[in-house]
Amino acid sequence: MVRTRIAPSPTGDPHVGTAYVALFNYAWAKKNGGQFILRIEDTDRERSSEASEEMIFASLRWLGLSWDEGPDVGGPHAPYRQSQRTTIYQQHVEELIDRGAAYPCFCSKDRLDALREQQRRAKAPVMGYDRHCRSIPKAEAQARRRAGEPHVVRLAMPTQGITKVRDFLRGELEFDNTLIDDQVLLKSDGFPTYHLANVVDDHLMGITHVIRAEEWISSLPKHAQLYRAFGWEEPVFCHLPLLRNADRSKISKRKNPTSLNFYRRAGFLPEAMLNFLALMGWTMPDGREEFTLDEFVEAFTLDRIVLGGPVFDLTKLTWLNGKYIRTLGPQELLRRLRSDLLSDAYLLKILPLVRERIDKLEDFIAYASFFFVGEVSYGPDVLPKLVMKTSSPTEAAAILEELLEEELDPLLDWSKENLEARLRRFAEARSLRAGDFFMAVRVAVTGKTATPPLFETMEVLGKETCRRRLRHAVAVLKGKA
RNA sequence: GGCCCUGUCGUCUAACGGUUAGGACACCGGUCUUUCAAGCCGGCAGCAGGGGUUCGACUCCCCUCAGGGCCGCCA
Repeated sequence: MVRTRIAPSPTGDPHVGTAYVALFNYAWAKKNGGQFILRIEDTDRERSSEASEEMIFASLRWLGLSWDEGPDVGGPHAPYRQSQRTTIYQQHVEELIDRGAAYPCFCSKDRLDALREQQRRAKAPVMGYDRHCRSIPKAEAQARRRAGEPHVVRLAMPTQGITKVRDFLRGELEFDNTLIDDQVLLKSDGFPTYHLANVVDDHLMGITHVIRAEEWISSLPKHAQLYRAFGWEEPVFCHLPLLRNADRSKISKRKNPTSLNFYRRAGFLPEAMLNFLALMGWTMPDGREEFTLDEFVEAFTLDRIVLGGPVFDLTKLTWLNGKYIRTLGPQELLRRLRSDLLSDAYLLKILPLVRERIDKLEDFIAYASFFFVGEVSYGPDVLPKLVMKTSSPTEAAAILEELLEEELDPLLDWSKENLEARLRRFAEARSLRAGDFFMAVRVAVTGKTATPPLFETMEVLGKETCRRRLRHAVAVLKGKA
């Protein structure tokens, strides 16, 4: 029985990379008549949020990648949310300690920071924990734990030899054990790190194929050692290439739209999105480039995955999406438009803001057009407002860019209250004239100087549209668009 | 810096030792058309470099180079 999983961390907007990995996992499970599981890896208490988790569910559902077991649908291995499984991890950690495969570490954050800094300055070839606490006698260590001394638990890596692990696509990989440090398994807050939780859950949930992104290869030996320490059979590991920006770095939101919400709002069809993602590092045996999810599943094999990191090319996605749109009849197209961009829910949010400002129904289209288009243009009449009185175009660009990255990108609850609080905080911190600054944001986000109230407008436009237009405004100000 | 992964047109890729190195996007031309698209036809463009192995290398091996990832009590 084949069982695969997607294990996203709910720490931000739903990521296109998650959809990519989910697609391949889904396909492999379905191809083999197995199960595809959704597990939420919310062990980072600082960054995880319910809002993010909900967006992940919504995005995967939008794409049509349905899961057989998960936090919302349950299953035989519930719970599927790691924050609800802490006692399981703690028990397993005790087992490792008993076996001598893990040990408590009492080193402070300060000590570790200093150590890292020292290694960095000395350009030490081997970075990482110096195993300071590994030599503490077990009895003493346990006594200190019982006394309540803050600590983490680390994996006791073999101090010599090599770890061999097989990657389905790359063959046998070898890692020098002396170069791998003792990974933290259990944090001082009692939560597991990814490494522990991932291995324990994959085993307990009967995952047969771990299909994940290439960025995990470097921690593969740690995972392999964990399986071996527990005496568990290892799953098949298959590392997918990383999606790339045009400059070939790992795909990032500074250089690409990475939020699935962006694609949905922009009107990319889920089937086109999946089709395109399937083309990233995989091809049909017969060379066909246009195919449905079911056809993909039917033809899918892991061995046709290509290892070079594919550049995520919005142009080709757009072309494919156009092909899909052209296959839809007017009725179906209408249904698609009505489901998001022209939904009653969306229109109902816009109308209260626009009602006071129009006198004839036909005025609606002209007045409210910026609620429906993608990017907006900045004519000579509004451009000075975008620049702001006190700054140069370059400075204005920098300000908007900082606003985006510091205040807006991290904001998941896109409400007018939060927006107002963030924008005001930002303006004050930088001593920007409120009127001037808010007008610049207004223009950036709507292309107009006269609009409904800014925060309400931004709330209705939504994060993706605001983000996208702010980005565009920055590019315009920099003379790059 | 160390370790690891990767390397065919600008981009996505086919090729499983023997091909004029094929297709798709983009771009350029043409065609259709009242316009713009779409469609159709055509064109441009690539095996990172150097050594081997072999009768024969894009394909196998080695070195170099280049790109990427990781080096967190983040995943």
